Amino acid sequence: MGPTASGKSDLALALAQHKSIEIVTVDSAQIYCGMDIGTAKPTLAEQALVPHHLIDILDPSQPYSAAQFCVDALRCIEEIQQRGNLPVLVGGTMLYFHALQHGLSPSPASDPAVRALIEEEMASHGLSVLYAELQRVDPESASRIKPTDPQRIQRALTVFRSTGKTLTAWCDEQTPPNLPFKVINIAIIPSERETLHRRIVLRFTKMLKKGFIEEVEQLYSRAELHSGLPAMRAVGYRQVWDYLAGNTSLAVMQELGIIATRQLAKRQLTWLRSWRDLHRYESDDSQLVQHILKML
RNA sequence: GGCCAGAUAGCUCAGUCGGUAGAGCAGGGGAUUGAAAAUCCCCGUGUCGGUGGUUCGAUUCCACCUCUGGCCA
Repeated sequence: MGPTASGKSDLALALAQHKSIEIVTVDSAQIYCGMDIGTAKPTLAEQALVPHHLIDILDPSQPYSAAQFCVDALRCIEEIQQRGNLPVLVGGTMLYFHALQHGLSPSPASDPAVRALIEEEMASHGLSVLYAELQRVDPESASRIKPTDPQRIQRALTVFRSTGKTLTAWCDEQTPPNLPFKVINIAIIPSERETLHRRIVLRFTKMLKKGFIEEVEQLYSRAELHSGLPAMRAVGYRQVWDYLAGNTSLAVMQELGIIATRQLAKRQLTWLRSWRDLHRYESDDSQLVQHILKML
């Protein structure tokens, strides 16, 4: 685990030199086909070197979820172990790592029709009306969720309206997952924020040189894709999309893309700061591979 | 060279009818249960360009200076 641009993928590849591993990617953006440059997806050459899983499993028009990730990841891990290899989970989507180890409530996936209706109500009546409804039907969730958080209010209401049971009740039914394997949590955490920021600027600039804008143009030209999709809200993609739509200049887009990446890294670090049983390493630790090998 | 408009937080700017100032963005911290690269919450002392003058008191009014735009020669 680690923030964006901290060198996770390189470390995994280095590990593969010493041990027979397969990589399970834990990344909510690299699951999408056609989103390669902007997600810093491992190259085909790198993927040929070490088997990678959960990359390119979905079209950008499709939604994905932490719950689906858990199902997919557990299947991959089992298959890798059957082949006698070591599964190495690599990525920066912390909710996915968390859900895999701590579980999720058994509440069902959102019914798209119910969700669409709620979104419509948000647009026409405003958030506060829906928050008031949540306070009425599920006061516990309401006290946990901020009245200004449209995404969580919408999810909690969707669950209640489509199942007749509150999200709180669903969460009470949650049981910790019984994982049939031991998990070692390892994170790369750069102590110097400045260094990470510099790496982010370099990386985003390099992406543009590699044809990131052209990559987004391909997506932009597809009529069924729009800026509201989870895939198109990904860091970088959102900013280039805005640029292609004529809302920003090239220079402003570049700056906004870098800013969004920095903010993503900050949120990833917030998850890791309070992560339990975590082995933390500096990104430039040359002994890192040896340390990890000793733990396995 | 003359005239005009600016100079206030890292950036873009607001404001103080004279009582030492506040938004957005950036940045930092936090939350995170089927959209998570998402969504949301909290955090604002800075020679108010410089030097004088008026005043009990000047970032605010006045003068000069410096710099930056624009217009005229």
